Amino acid sequence: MKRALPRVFTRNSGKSDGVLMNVEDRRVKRTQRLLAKALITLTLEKGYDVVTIRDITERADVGYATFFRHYHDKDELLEDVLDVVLAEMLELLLPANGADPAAMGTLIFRYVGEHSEVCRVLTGSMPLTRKLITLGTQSVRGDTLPQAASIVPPEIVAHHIVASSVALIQWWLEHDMPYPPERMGAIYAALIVQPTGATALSG
Amino acid sequence: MKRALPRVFTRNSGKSDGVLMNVEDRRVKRTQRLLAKALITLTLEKGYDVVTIRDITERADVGYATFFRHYHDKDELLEDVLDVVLAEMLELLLPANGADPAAMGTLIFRYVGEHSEVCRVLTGSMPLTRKLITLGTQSVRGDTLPQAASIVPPEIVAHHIVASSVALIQWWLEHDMPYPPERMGAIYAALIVQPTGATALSG
Amino acid sequence: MKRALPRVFTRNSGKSDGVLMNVEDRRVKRTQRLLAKALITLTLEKGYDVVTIRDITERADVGYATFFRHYHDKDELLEDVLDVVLAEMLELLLPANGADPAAMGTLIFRYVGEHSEVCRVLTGSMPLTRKLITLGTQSVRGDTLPQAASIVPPEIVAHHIVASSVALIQWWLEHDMPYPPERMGAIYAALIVQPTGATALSG
Amino acid sequence: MKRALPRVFTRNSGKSDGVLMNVEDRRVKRTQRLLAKALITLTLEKGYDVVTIRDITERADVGYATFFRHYHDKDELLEDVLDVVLAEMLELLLPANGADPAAMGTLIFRYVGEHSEVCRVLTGSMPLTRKLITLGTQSVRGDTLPQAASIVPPEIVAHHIVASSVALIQWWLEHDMPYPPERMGAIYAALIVQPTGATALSG
DNA sequence: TCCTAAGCGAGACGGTACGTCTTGTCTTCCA
DNA sequence: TGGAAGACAAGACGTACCGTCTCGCTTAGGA
Repeated sequence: MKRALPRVFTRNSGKSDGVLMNVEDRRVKRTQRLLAKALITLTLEKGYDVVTIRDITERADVGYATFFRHYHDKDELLEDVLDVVLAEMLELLLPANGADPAAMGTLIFRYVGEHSEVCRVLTGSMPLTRKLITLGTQSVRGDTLPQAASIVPPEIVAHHIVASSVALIQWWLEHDMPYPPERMGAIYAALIVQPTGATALSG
Repeated sequence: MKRALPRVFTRNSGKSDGVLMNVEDRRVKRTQRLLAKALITLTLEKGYDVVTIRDITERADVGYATFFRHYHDKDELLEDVLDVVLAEMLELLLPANGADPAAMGTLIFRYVGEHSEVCRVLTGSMPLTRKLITLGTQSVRGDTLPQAASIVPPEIVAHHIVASSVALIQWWLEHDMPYPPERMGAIYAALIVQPTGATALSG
Repeated sequence: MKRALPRVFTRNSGKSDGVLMNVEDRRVKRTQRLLAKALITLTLEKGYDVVTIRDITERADVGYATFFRHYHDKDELLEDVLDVVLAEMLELLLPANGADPAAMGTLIFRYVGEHSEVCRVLTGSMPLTRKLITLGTQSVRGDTLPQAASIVPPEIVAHHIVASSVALIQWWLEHDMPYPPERMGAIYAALIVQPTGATALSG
Repeated sequence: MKRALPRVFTRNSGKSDGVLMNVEDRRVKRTQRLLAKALITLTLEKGYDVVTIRDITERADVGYATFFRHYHDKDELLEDVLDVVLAEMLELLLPANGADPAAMGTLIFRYVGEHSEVCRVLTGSMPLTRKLITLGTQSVRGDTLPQAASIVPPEIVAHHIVASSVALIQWWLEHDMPYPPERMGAIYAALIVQPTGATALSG
């Protein structure tokens, strides 16, 4: 971290969003939500790369300099969004862990479909997709993979599952979600999970 | 296309590179090669995004404005590089078409390993990866896919094969090629091709 | 005047500084003195223009917003300092009015020498020098100037005397006061006062 | 000088303005003239301090960044103007050197009157007035001053002459030039030059 | 032989985004 | 109740890069 002084802490005080926040924390949260929303909207309108920070702040009705109090740059803001999405997704998947792969896949695609705009943006950025895959791979590791002596090393299996899933999601979004989440869940199970013999998340 | 004036044609006169080129064509080729080389080198040094056109032209020992006589922007230059790589790869794979998937995979990974730096750059750009997958998917379509009534639509299978292969290549490059091409070819066959039952290129 | 809200009066209630001030008046005075001192110090360190209001308040150990309760901007604070200096100087000169010009000059330069830092700052600002000359000129007007029919209009004489004196002071300060006040007083008399035939202040 | 690279040389190649300039030099000159003109105009309209660099470039119909290819900041541009004015003035005064002080003064005030707007701006800036006086003082030094043993050191005489002249010019401009240049020349001679016994420029 | 045309180097320029800085307002918290 | 803390809007600053343009040089065919 090279930033020096007047920077609002993104992860403020570890307080949960609910009750124990003072006014300034709430103001900060509000500003960040406005910025995130503006970024998503604008990215869908014009494409991530051509969105200016000035665009974002104007759309969010926030001072230009204020942006830099919260984030170094556009990418950091987008990463913030990714973190939220990932947290939500994990929360969604954990209860169903170990269940039928097709059911898990359905959950995933249902969530993606409900947040298709945000996901479209997130899977359109290379560094974010990288991060997404890295984080995802860590959740698939461990004893959940078949120990059966295979030519394929386990870490490659893990990576393959996650990367293929992301690619499948990208295909689905790019083709305007031509199949319902249930069908995609089945495809996901048949095409990705089942051939590897994987069964559960490790997280 | 909005470009107006004196722009050297990237695809110059359809002439093959060999003999029938006049001097100016050769000069043009030379400049473009210098630019491409500079772009690759610099990208490996600093990362694609932070490489400026001025960087490229200085490294290539070429006038700044000259760049724009050949390409609109950095991306177009990079695309040029991708086209060359793809052409070479296809040339390499076509003779072996229909053979053992593991053998095909070995060829692919051997080529990638021999051009690892360029490939690292190419697979690091989102729009290029997109283009790569799109082009690749077209080569896998057609009657080569199993008609067996499956839950998985053929176009998804095609997309899955290509996208997963690219992801596998990315993993291999990012982890500094820990396995030899032959092993990767086997993995490719076992993890990607065999589960889908695909057998050949369509091109 | 566009200022709207709760602003402490700089000239507070017309009360003399001595006894009849309540506590808050004294607090206000104290804050203003701290601010003035900080401004002078910082100006000598870095130059007037680059001194920030935040600099001043931090040095004065006073809240940032507090500054604006007392002054619109830096210039107004500086003007406040000038007013004090001018009042002191006039107090010093009036008793000696009509006396030998060289003696008057000596008094002036002695005062300047004793407050050289403040004077250095004051004579380094164009608007303040302007104000200084304007105020000074008014004190030299009136019947004190020779009515002898001259090519030089009286108002020019008055302006000349004051402006030249200020310039002489600036020279003295910039050259680190190489001559004692007595010598400067004599120079002042010989170079500025005597040629004009002026004799006294009018105030 | 801390500026690094892409800065057009203000004093370009020592070439006189006339014939030996190539096209680029002429473009540069033109741009600089436009900027100078815009600065003067805007300063007279709104005051030097509140004039923005963007104001200047917009008025001059010049790209914003272009300003910085020529000057570090506003002050440097203004200094450029001062240099031109001083050069012109010296050219004007040198032929008449040694003549009647009143005639010299008339020349000065005639020039100032003809360029009153520029001079108004130049004499309104403290650092420029400083520079003006410093440069002027160097021209008055040397054997032109009376060696007669005086209480007043020669360097003070020189400084006094120049500073007083500048102050006189300021007075004249601020009061909208109420007397013709001839009268001001006479005043200048009577009030400033004659009392010191100075006779000529040294340059 | 000269000439003509294209590729090219050089670099001024308009435009625009960036990230930083300062100012002045406001709101909340605390003594 | 008044001052400290600090988030904020507004907007200038100086830098960096882009893409366009003009100019003048070179170099090879072709007349």
